[in-house]
Amino acid sequence: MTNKITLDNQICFQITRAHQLFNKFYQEPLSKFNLTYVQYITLLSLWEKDGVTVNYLSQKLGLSNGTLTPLLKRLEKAGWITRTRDKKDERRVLIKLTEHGAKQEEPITSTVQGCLNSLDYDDKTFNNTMNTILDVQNRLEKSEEAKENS
Amino acid sequence: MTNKITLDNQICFQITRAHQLFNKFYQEPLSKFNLTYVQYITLLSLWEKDGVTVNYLSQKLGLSNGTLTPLLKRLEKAGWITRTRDKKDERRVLIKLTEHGAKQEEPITSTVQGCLNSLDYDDKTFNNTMNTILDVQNRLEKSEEAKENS
DNA sequence: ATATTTTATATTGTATACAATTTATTGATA
DNA sequence: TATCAATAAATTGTATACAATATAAAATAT
Repeated sequence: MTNKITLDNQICFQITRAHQLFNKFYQEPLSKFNLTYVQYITLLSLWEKDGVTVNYLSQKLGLSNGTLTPLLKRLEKAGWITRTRDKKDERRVLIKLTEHGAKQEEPITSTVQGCLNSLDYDDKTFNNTMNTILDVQNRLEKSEEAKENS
Repeated sequence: MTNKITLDNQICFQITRAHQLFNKFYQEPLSKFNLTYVQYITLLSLWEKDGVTVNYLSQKLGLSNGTLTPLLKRLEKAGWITRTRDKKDERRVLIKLTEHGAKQEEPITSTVQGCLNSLDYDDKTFNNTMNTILDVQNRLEKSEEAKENS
């Protein structure tokens, strides 16, 4: 890989582009529920495991608490979640789905599933794609670790 | 692909994560030059083709002019580029590298290249990865077109 | 030649996104 | 138990990111 660096031959650039296109892709189905892509991702995590701390979500979603705190406040204001201080440890804020937030899992995920079907992935291609992206992540993480140990 | 939607089995989520890791990955080498990842991507484009309009960059980088205008102003302020109204068409703003901006291509790209080498891609894996990501983009674009024609 | 439409960029408002700092609480230790 | 260290969120400041709107210039139509 000693060729000249150009925009189009950079994996980072193509990943960024795919990221942008996914954002756009989710916009239409999620607009019906007044959700942004990141808000949807946050709800996905809560539908898997509810009553968690901001720190937990931060780890799970790979977002800083500086990003999450205002995002969660917006989700609270819109009635998806509640934010309550943990009585047992007043430093923590527990994020819980409201009844409405929990109930919306089915309609939202089935709407999204409908859109995902239009991407027309067969199982093998889907798995290959996932593995390729996870491999990119692994290389980046390994490189980061190597940096820290030097 | 009729399995339940969870965070980790979503291509979008893994793409987002790879995008975040790339941002982090570029942070250290680019900090020496006081550049962010997006500013670097913008310079990459200008090193390929200089003296372009905001619109051209918007298309090339897949960013809206609402993102680019302030970004370009910051690059101008930091001495990387100049922004001048096109005399032949006063609606246009031409973006040109300064002498300093042009000169920095070599040191910056070679620093970045050094970091990219640490990702340890052989040609075949690199090409497979690129093709997989481009395939994701294609599926998203095709799905978007299908939406518009319905 | 004037009105209309199109084009190019800038601005506004809202939402991420994160580093660095601050505040508050809890845990550890001397 | 008083002090210090560690932890959890919130806040601040800066930088993307885009939709919608505004502004101004150029192209087109009447």
